[in-house]
This record gives sequence, structure tokens and C-alpha cells, in this order.
Amino acid sequence: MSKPRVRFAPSPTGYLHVGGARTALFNWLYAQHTGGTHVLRIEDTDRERSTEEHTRIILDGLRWLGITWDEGPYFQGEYAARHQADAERLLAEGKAYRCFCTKEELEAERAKAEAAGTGYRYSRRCFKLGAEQVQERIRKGTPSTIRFIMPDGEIAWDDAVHERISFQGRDLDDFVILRSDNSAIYNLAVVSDDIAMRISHVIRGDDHISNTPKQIALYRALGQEPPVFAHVPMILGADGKKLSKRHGATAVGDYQEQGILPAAMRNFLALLGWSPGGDREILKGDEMIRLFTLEGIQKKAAVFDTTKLEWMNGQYLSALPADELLEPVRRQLEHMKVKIDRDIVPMIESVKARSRTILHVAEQVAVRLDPDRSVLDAKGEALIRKMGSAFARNLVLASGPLEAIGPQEWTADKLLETLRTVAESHGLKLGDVMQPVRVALTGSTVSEPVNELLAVVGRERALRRLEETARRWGGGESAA
RNA sequence: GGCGCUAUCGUCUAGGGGACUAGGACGGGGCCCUCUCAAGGCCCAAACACGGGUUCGAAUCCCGUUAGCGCUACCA
Repeated sequence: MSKPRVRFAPSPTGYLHVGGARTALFNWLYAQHTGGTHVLRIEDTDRERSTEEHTRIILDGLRWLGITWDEGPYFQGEYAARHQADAERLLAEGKAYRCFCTKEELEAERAKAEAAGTGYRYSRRCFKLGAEQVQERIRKGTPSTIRFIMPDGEIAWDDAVHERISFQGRDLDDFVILRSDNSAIYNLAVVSDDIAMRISHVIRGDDHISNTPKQIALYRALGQEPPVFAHVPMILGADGKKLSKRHGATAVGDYQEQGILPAAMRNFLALLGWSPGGDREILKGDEMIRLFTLEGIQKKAAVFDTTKLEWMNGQYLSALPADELLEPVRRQLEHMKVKIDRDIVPMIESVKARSRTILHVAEQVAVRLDPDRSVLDAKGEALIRKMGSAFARNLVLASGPLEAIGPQEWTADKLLETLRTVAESHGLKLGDVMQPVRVALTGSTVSEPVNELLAVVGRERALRRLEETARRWGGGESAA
């Protein structure tokens, strides 16, 4: 048996939508799993809306996600001649006919049908035209499209995810396959290309189910065996409607900007509408490939839950060694215009377990590079209010012994020991001295252990910041 | 309206006739750990849409109802 050939076929009329990204992922996973071939085809036949910019963004998005392709990108627009030839062949074989109806006439037919409350179906008016009438109109230069003769009878297939799906030919239209400008309509272009590219499995969104019987009819008319179809469910917004712009971030690039890691995005997307069975959640790349089957794809549409995505990203963030995070964090810091004058790997290390996105990591690293960047948050403010004069006093209490620590001894262990001693010698709880330090350095009551924080910020900057903060909140009282 | 698809905790899902007192994860609540938070550990609340069949037995199979979604172009 020959290896499967699958394709991802986006149209470059917009950004790479997470739904499209997931379709691409499933195609890629299937090709990887079976040792098959993944073809990338850009469906740019809609000249009005397709742009090179969109094509570039889509390719970038796929690369970012680590989705590769073995062939292409092919551009559908380059196959116009074959599409036209296929349409004309169907015409010659009596499987299609010329239609001279104008858009206005068709519009009127449709409106009439709608008013009558009946389902619209093309009247086949032009099908009834005699050969001479057709010739005459062509001679006169009347524009015409080519319509495919939709055969009656059942058209059914065994969908790889939905099992059997059946349509009746009589419910379907004699649809247009070639426009009056000789360009192909989607359904023809797709079938023509999929045949030419010997695609064996069509894995695509659920919204194409109603196109499938038309395409199968086209395969048959063209004397070809249809491929296996696998229709994957839609991705919905939190309100249960098809995910769209108004739900917020829907483009893969948005998540990249929000500091999501590609591996986490891939994992999350894979689990949206597919399950390896059992309790597995975190799947590394090769594991995903090994486990992937079409049968594991869900029939039901899935809601895109950003909270779970962020949780998953946090999992990857915690698990990844800090130096592997260096590049994306550095890029983000540059974007934030933060000067990096020290090794930030230790800072990433001490902060990543508490973060859900790269953005979040970068923000915290920025504060550790320069505590003056810290912004007092509500919790920090509340602590200062609650402690009153003790806030600055305890800060001063800690500063002396801290200052006594030499640059060489400025380590997390030594710092912890010192802070313990400070607390004990003044009958304070550890938190009474640690929390003010934490707020002084970060503006918040939340961070890694304070001794680690001090170590990572560095002696000079930490001491200076402590002193400044104590002075600022000392409120004129003598603090000794 | 027509045609089609779908239906398990709020969300993602496990489940493919008896192992179900329906499992896991996110989110929520609580406890432990603890200088705070996160992580981690433990615990709690939370679902088989409804109605008929088939069967000794149904979340699982069949039919219907309801609801949601998709398509219904000389867009893709």
C-alpha cells in the first residue's frame, strides 16, 4: 500500500486562524505518523482578497508552530489552465453545460424561491437550451459559466471521523465550476488539484462537509476514485459560536505575541478535538506523532479555552531549562526596551515556575534587572498600609546586616541565614522582614523566595533600592 | 426554509453493553507545605439533553424530540 499524501490548503485571505492551524497540525501529524507526505497548497484563486502578505504570515505561523511540509508551497493560481481543461472536458463529455444566466437573473430566482419558502435550486434553464441556441449565444459573445450536472441518487462516503455521511443528489444544485472569466470555482479547483497532486486523505474543517458530495460527484465524473475524507470539528468561542475576531485573539500570531511557546500551542491545539485516549495531557512532539490517529478525532466542536492554554504554557515554561527560554525572553525584553547588562538566565530560572507566558517572565526579569522598574501593586500597597511605620523600620533593620555581606558571599543560602538572624534577634517573624524587602524590590507581595530574589537582583542594586524605599516610606520618623 | 453535522461536569475530554458509586485535566472551593506566590501533594462541589425502544443489563446500539452549529454565491 502506498503512503498517504495529505495537504493543508489555506487561502491567503487572512491571518493564520487557530482553526486553520489545527487543521494543518492534524495533517502534519497524520503524515508524520504514517510516514506520508504533507503538501502545502496556497489557494489563492480569490484574486480580490488574496495577498502575498497573508501567504507570508501563514507560512511564518506554520514554521513557528513547527509544522513542516514535504512539498510546496504550490499556488493554486498557477493551475488555472488545468482547471479550465477539466471543466471543458466535463462539458465535452456532456457532464456539464454552459449557463448564460446573469447574476441578476439568478438573484431573482433565488429571491423568488426564498419568498415561496422553498429550498433554492438552480432551475436548469440553460440545460434545456438546444445546441444551436448555445452556439448562437457564444457567437454573439454572451458571457457564460460552466455548470456541472449534479446527478440524482445517493452520494455517501465513510468519513474517517464521522463514519457514514449521506446526501441525495437531488438536494444539490447544478453548481458553477467555471466562471465566465474562465477561472475555476473552489470545488473544481480543489478536486482538480487534489487529483493532480494524488492526495489520498483530505483532512479539513467540518464546514466543508456540504462541499464533499459535490466534490465526490466531480471525482466520479472525472473518472477518479475519491480520497478518504476526515472532517474535523470546528473551534468555537466561549459563547459557543464559531471562533471569530470578536472573541479576541484568533490568529496564531496573536498567541506568539502573547508569549505562548510553540510547543505548548501545538499541544493545546492537538488536544482540541483530538484525544489519544486515557488521561494524557502533556504530549511532547514525538509522542503526539506516535499516538495520532484519525479515529481519535472528536466529532463535536470544541470551545477554545485560553485559560487552559495558559496553564499548559505554564507547564512547558516550568519544565523547560532556563537557557532555552533565553532567546524568546531576550527578544521580549528588547521589545520592552530593557537594557540587559547581566546574565539573565538565573533570573529566568527563578521566575519561570511562577509564570504562564514569556511576556510574564520578561516583565519579572525586567524588574530584577532594575528594581526601579517595579510598580507598586494593590497587594504591595496594602502591606505598606497595614505595617505602617514597621514597614520602613524593618527594612532598615535588614539593611545593616545585609550590607555586611560581602559581594562574594551574596548567595541565596547566606542571605537566608542573615535574614533569619535579623528576624530572630528582633523577635520578628521571618515574614515581617521578608515581605517589606519583597515589596521594596518588586512592588508586590508575590515573588520567588526573598533570599533568592536578593541574590538574583544583586548586592548593589538591592541595597540601594532597599535604602531608597526605606527613606521614601520612613515618613520622617527616625528609623533607628 | 432546505440539506447536513453534533449532543458526558462551566470548559477540554476518558468511556465503544456489565469493570460506572461515570475517570482525568483546566477553572472554582478547602487543606498541607510555607517568608508571599507559583509549583507540588491531598480533599470537595460539578455531567451522561429529553422521550421511546433493543437487551437479563445502556453513557455506550436504534428511532424520535429538543437544542446548538455548519452549508445553502460566477467566496474559499
